[in-house]
Amino acid sequence: MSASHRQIPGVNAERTRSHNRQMVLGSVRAAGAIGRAEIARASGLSTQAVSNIIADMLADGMLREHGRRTGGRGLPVQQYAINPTGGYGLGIEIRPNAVFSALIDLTGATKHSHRTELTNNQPKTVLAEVAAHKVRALHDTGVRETSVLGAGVVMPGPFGATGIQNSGSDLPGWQDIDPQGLLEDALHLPVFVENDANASAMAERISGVAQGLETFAFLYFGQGLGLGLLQGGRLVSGAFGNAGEIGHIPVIAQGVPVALESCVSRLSVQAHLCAHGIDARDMDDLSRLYAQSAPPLLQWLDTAAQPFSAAIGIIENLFDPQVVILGGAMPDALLDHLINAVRLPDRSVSNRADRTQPRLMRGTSGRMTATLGAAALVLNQAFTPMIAASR
Amino acid sequence: MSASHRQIPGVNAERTRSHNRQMVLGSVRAAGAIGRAEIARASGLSTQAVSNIIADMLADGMLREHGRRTGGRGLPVQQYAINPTGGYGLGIEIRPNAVFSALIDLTGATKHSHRTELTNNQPKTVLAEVAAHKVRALHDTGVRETSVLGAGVVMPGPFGATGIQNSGSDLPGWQDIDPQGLLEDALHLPVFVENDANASAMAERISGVAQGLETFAFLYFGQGLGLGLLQGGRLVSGAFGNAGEIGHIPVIAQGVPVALESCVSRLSVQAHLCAHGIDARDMDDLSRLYAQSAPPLLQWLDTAAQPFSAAIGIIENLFDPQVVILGGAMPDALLDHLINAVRLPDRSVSNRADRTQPRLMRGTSGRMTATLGAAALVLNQAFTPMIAASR
DNA sequence: CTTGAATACTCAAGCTAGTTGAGTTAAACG
DNA sequence: CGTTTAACTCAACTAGCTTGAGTATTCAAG
Repeated sequence: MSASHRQIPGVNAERTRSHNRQMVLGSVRAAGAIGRAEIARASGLSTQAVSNIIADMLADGMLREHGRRTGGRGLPVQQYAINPTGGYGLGIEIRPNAVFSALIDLTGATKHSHRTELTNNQPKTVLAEVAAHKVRALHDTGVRETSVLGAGVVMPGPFGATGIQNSGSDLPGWQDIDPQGLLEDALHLPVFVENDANASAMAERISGVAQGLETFAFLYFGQGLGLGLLQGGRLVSGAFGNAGEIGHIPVIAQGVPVALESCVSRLSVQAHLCAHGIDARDMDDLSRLYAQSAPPLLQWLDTAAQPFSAAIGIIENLFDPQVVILGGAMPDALLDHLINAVRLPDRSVSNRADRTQPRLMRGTSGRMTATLGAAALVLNQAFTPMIAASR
Repeated sequence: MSASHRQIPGVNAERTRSHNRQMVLGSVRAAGAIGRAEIARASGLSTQAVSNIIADMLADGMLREHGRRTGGRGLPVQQYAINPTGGYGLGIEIRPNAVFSALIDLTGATKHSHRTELTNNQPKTVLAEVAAHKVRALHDTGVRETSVLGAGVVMPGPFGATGIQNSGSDLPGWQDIDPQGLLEDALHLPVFVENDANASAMAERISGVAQGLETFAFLYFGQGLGLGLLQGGRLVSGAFGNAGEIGHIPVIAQGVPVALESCVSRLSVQAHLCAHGIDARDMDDLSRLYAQSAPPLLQWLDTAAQPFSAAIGIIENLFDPQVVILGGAMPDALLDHLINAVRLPDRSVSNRADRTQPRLMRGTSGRMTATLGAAALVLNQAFTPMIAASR
């Protein structure tokens, strides 16, 4: 589980090609449609190398021709674009009482999604259910098994033994086992396990509002509050995979220090409404209450704004992201309200004069964000080489 | 300046070799003395490849033979170790009124250090002074110019236009220029520019208490308070290089929300002492006062402990580091006092049952930590390939 | 309309660096 | 003292990038 004692791998010709393929695919994706010469210029590779790689990728269907672009001098550029059916990412979200799945194509479009209830969450039951989701997704869409590049799996964290046990979200019976290995056996696919916040961040990068961004933070409203961090297109997940547990940091609410997620989270709004005799079970209830301008809800938004602003300030000053994105299990209208209501701190490295984007944005992946994000983990892998640019 | 819009480079055979050299050097460094077969096993490369690389590195002096290790069966291992004189890193720290420099060898040992005052800090004056430091370091040590692998430079941040202008630490006249380019021209070396906290973190990794750690946080007491973050041996520096500005986050001190660095920093302790009629100008004054158990100083330590604990909790929950290290311009005795006095938060992902290391440690690079860290940036570059291990 | 410049791309040869498999050396075991 | 084990070397092979010459297609100028 520890990310810290991993040995750095050596590189041979095969890995070189794999890296360059990822780089080419990432360039094509970023550009929409692009020619070989331009990729070569941007990457420092020779045109010939890019040409060979593109020939390969046409052969295995990941790219397709996209017409010639004329207008300048010289030979018109033969452009290439991502072939949507060239590969798929399977996303699985395991919750204590349900399993969700989504299948997305290479462009990030959702081709299938499904949900089943769990009667118990013993590993054996869950693994069987997960495998059934895969079979169903392939069957319903007609996608061949070999086209699936891998599976992303979102599970309740935190992973390993930490000081935040019994937060209610962990899966019993999953503490002392290796989820990745078991899932790979069950799915016969490469598996990437992440928490909901990290996966959701990836969903925004692959098919949401963060397309083209490499370094940003995603604030995830789940039961509590989580933070997904991307730097240079890669997740920052800490030494043991538990980075981003922002819900537990102390903030001041009405002069009293409390945990952030006790005043900014879905549980907190539900508790507040409950105290006012309102039973809001799900997102639809919340949406309805907001549409009705229910006073207790507006009051909650009011009290949440201040600690929320403090949290944004902390994120900005610690990570210096391009933008902070909000999403998760909270109705869009409420998130928009929060974004508009919040007064962002002036003392922040993100309070730059030359900004072109807002500091705060709402994610566009909706309530399926974590499941889509799980699938997006797979695509990100295909698009983003492991080599960072040198400083 | 923006780290975010950099194009990922392609890889060719030459870059492959460069990566593998870094990997080999890193393995040797981590092990102290090691044979080829072991490196090959750990990296997945063939023995032959490792053999060729080691032959190269013996030829250019970065490695040296380190006797055979017998004991097992089979041919005794021919071991190799880092050759201290095989390369050097130059560290430069630019402050508003002074320039510091240090030259460290491949094992991280300091071979030379020097300090000069600045009469003004216009770029021209500073660049000339910096160049003079290099000449002097080479002259005094007899190190050849070609053995210097690069220069790390620490400058007051934050970089670019942010909401934290006029913090008093920025260099006037350096806002709209490209420091890295100018420094490379002045030094004729590859230059790595970082802030003090990031560089100090690197000092601990290369020659301090964080050797062997890949993912940790370094809390730096400068004028204010900064945070250096390493994940997988690489700095996390955000989209614009300003990550880690932890001094500006709000905490509660005596029931009132204030900026963290207004109660935990050197300026804060000096202000507190000043209010009690004590003039503490430098670290020696503070050390003396602490040795005398001066009540105002103990009182400051007392009030600082609580916000300090909150800060540690935030760092741990957001980054999940292996450890948090304390250092910078604060006497060791005071840091040790803080470490012993602080009650670390229970609600933290770092509060693990299976810990073998303490959650909080003091750095061992002393007051030169940022300058040494600047030099360490160069060595880290030589030891740490850019490819992350795959998840 | 012709010619030349610009640009994208292909072909074929060459180079770098990693892999593979057979062979050599030296220590430890029985 | 032979056998086993492990590290290492040699030489042939292979993957994949680069280089340089050549081709195709468009635009612009005369």
